[in-house]
Amino acid sequence: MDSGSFVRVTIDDVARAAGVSRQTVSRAMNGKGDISAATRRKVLATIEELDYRPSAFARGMRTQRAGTLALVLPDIANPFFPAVARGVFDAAAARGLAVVVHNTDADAAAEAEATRAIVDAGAAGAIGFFEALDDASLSALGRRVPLVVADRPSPDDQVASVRSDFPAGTRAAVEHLFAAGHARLGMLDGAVQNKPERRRTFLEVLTEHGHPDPAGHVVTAPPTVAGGTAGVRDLRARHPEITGVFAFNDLLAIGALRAGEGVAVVGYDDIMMAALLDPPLTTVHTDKYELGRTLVEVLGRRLDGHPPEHRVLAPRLTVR
Amino acid sequence: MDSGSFVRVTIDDVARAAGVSRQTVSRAMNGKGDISAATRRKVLATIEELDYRPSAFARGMRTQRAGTLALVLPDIANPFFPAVARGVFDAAAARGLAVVVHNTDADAAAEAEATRAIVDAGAAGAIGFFEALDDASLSALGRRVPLVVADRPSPDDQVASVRSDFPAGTRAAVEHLFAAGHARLGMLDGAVQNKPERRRTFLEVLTEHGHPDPAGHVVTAPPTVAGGTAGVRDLRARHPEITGVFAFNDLLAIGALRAGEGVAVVGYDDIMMAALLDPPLTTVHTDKYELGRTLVEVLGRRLDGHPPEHRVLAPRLTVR
DNA sequence: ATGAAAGCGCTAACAG
DNA sequence: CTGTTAGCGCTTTCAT
Repeated sequence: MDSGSFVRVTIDDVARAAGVSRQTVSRAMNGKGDISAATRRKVLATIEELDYRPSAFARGMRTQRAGTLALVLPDIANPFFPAVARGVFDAAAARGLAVVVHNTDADAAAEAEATRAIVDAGAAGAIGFFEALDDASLSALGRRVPLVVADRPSPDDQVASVRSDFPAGTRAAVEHLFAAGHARLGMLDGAVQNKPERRRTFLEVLTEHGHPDPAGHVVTAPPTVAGGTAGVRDLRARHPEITGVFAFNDLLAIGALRAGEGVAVVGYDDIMMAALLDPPLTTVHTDKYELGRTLVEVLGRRLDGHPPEHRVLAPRLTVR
Repeated sequence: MDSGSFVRVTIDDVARAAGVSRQTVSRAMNGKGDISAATRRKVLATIEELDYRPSAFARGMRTQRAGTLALVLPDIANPFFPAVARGVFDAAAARGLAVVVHNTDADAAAEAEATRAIVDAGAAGAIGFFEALDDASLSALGRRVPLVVADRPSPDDQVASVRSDFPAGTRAAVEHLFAAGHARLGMLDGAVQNKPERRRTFLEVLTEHGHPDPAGHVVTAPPTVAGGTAGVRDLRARHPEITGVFAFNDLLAIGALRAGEGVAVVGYDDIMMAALLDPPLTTVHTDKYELGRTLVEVLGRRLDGHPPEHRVLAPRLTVR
C-alpha cells in the first residue's frame, strides 16, 4: 500500500460507495442541514473506510475561507513571542486550525505585506502584534477577516483585542522600587512604536511621589541587552543619584544589570531567562502562554458569530 | 474606496480589461508559454491597475500545490527553535512562501497528524524536526511532498537532510574538559529519542582517554533546567570524583550549574541565555539561524528540480 | 502567439 | 430528509 502515484479520493467516490449523493456526504461530514442518523453513520463509515480527506482547495474555493489562522508578530527570536506562539498553536490545534506565522520585524511595509498575504490566503482569522501599521489599514484588514489585535487598542468596533494591563504592571514595578527605599529612579524605555503606556505610567507614579523632573529621568534605547547596558550608563551619567531603574522589558533590564552600575533593576515580561540569572531578576510577569491562548479563544468566539470582545490580562510583579 | 462589501477581481476581469483571453493573462503572470513582450507588458500593467491577486484556492485546485511551506518542530518555546524558525521565516519570505508551523511536542501521534495536515494542505514543501516518527512514515511523506529533515538521517534517497555535526561538537566539548584538567567526567544525556550521537561520542572520547566505566558516568534526564539539577546531583552521588560535566543541551547545563555542585560544565546549542549567565556558559555553538536558512535553501533547490542534498553544518566550541 | 473548451472538488441554493 | 443544478477561479490540453 501507498506505493506508486497517488490518486485522490473525492467526495464523489464516497458518495458512490455509500450509495448517496455527494451533497449528503457533504452534509454528513460538515454537520450541516438535516440528515437521518442512519445515513450519517453510513457515510461517516465510508469516509473512514476509504480514508477520504476533503480537498482544502476545493472547499476554500467554495467558501472563500481556509482552515488557517494567521499569526503576525515582530520577531519570533525575541524571547517574549515563542511562549505566546505556543499558546496560540495549542489553542489553534484544539480548534483544528493550522497557523501561518508572519514575521515582520515591526516594519510597516512588512506588516502591510502580511495583511495582504492573509487576505489572499483566505485565512479563517488573524491574530496580530502590529507595531507599525496604522489604524486604517488594521481596520481594513478587520473588514476582510475576523481579527484580534494583541497589546494594542482596537482600531474600530469590529476588531477584537486582548492586551496586558501595562499601566497596572508598571505601577506595581515602580511602587516596588520606591517601597524598597529607592528615592531616585530612572527608566529605560524601549525604542519601539505604539507602546507608550509604560513610560506614561512611570512618569505618573514619579509625579505622585514628588520625584523631581520625571521626564528627564527616562532614556530611550533599543529593547536589547546592549541597549540596556548603554542606556543605564547614560542614565547614571546624567543622574548619578539614581539607585533604582525600571526597564521597558527584561532584555533592557538584563543589560542594565550587566553594566555593573550597582543599581536595583526591575524588568518587564518575565522571560524564561529572568528566573535563571544570578541574581535573578525582579520583573513584571505576564502570562505569555495565556495571552496566546486567550487570543485564539477570542478569535474563536468571533468565528462562532459572537461580537468582538476586549480582554485585559493582569500582569503581576514577581519579586526575586 | 475599500468600503462596503468586497468583490473579488478575477482573471476574467483582467482579461476583459486588457482585451485578451484569460489564458494569456495566466501565461503573462506565470511566465509560462510563449507570449509577445508587448502583450505581457500590457497584461501586467492591467493586473497592477486593477490590483488583481490570483486566488490561491483556484490555483491550488488546478495545481494541487499551495504556496505554503510546512515547518514541523517539537516546541517553539524551547529556546533552540525560535532562532531556527527565524532563519526559516526569512528565507521562506524571500522565496514568497508562507510558513505553517506544526508544534508536536516530539509526540509520535502529533508528528503523524502533522504529516497528514501537510499533505491535505498541499504544501509546496516541508521541513521537519521529527523526533518520534518512524522512517517509513517519513518516507511516505517524502513521496507526497518535497521534504527536508533536520538533524536526523534521511530515511531514503528522496528526502533531503540538513544536520549539525553532533560528533564533532561533542568531541570538542569533551576534549576541552580533559584539557582543562578534569580527569573524571560525567554526562547529562537528554531523555529524547533519536539523538544518540552526543552520548555515543562522549563514550568514545572517554574510552580513548582510558577513563574508567564510561557508560556508568552517563545519566539521563529530561532536557530541562530541573532535569539538569537533578541529574548532576545523581551523577555526583554515584561518582563524587567527577569534576567536569558535559550536558546534552544548555538547559541541562544551566540546571547543573545551579545545583551548586561546583563542577565545570559544558553545554550544547549556545542558546541566547548562555552568554548572559553569570558566569557565562561554555557551550558548543550551533548556528541556529543558519540552520533554518539552509533548510529552506535545500528545500528550494529541491523545488527547483535538483536532486536531494545532504548538508552538514559544523558547530564550534565557544569557551566562556 | 493566442484562444476555446474542459474540469479540478467542493458546497449553496433550490427542488422535491 | 435527500438529490439536482450551478458554479467558485484558475491552468491544462488542444486547436488555430
